[in-house]
Amino acid sequence: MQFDKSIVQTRVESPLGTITIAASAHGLAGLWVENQRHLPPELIEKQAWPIAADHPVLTQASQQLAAYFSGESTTFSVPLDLACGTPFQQSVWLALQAIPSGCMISYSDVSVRVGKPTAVRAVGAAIGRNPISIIVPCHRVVGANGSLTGYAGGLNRKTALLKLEGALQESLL
Amino acid sequence: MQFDKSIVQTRVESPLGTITIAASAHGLAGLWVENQRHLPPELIEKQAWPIAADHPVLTQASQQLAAYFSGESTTFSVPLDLACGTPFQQSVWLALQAIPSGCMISYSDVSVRVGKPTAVRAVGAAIGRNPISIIVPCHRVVGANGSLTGYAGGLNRKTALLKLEGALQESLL
DNA sequence: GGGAACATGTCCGAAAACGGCTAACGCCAA
DNA sequence: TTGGCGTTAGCCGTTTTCGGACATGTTCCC
Repeated sequence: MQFDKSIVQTRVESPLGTITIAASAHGLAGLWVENQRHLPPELIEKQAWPIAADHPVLTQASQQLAAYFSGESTTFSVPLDLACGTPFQQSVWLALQAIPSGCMISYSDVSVRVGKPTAVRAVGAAIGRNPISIIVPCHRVVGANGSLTGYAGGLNRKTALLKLEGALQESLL
Repeated sequence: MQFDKSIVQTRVESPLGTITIAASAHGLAGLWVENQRHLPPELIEKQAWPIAADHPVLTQASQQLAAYFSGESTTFSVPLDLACGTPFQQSVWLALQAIPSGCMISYSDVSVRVGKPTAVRAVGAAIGRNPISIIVPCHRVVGANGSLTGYAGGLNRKTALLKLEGALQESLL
């Protein structure tokens, strides 16, 4: 996980808690919720990235996030920069973006889509390292038997997102 | 390692075992513990150096050693004579005296301090030939990864000294 | 003057451990 | 017989760990 040198960041509030978004010169490079796993060291140790709330990519992203959480919109059009990942990870993250809102597919389905039908476990690991939560919809991937199995931001956030998108019934636990 | 002609010596007891101290006309010239490495041939073969327990430098040194081992004092003020070493060795031994009690630094740190950042290995060799153990605190130099790596007087003595100075926790092995 | 030895540190490759999995089994109860 | 459930053993990219080889400056010995 090697990020570009020229990253800037800012924070926005959301129903899921405070969200940190980061942008490079090429687009949105990161979106992390509070206390999630696999946070980049730049966020944990020192705030190595300067704050730039008025960066065009960041303002665009925060607007689209607000629209998403309010239910006005289900898609994102902000440009993404996924260069921090390995080729394999990038192929997985790309495949995730093809999953429409309101859908759930299994980890093995994703493996098939990236052309490595047997690399199921590796796909799971790559999904776990997704640097742009929510917008790259890793929360739409569940176990083959329908169980949610895991989420870097916590399973409660995963269910919240899926309910918001209508993929899960409100009544279900 | 060429010593002055007019060396006198005596022995003192310590928690680390019997210690031999030697003085020239210019100051304390040597301090060795039992069975340590790199003992000068004058000590090993025959006692080529006369005993002079009442030599002012030797009495001063033994008093300060007693204070050091009892915890009353952490510094030494007895004059030192390091002329037996090469210019490079003397520069290293000088750098060692600048390390305060309770500290540990790495061999590469010492190389930087003597102005030869790449001569790490040579610094290690020079430290190993330190003629005045304890007072010239070669025991405060450890590997870059924190391992103790070596000590002419034996690693157990090195750990004992570091614990006495509070640089190592008692609890740690 | 040449060569070996040294109280190190760095780099690189191989090997093992680690995951947001899953299909296949064996077991047990209706 | 069927269905549910816990266990097991493969699956594979990534990360971490480990060990050996090499570079390095000074001394000492021949």
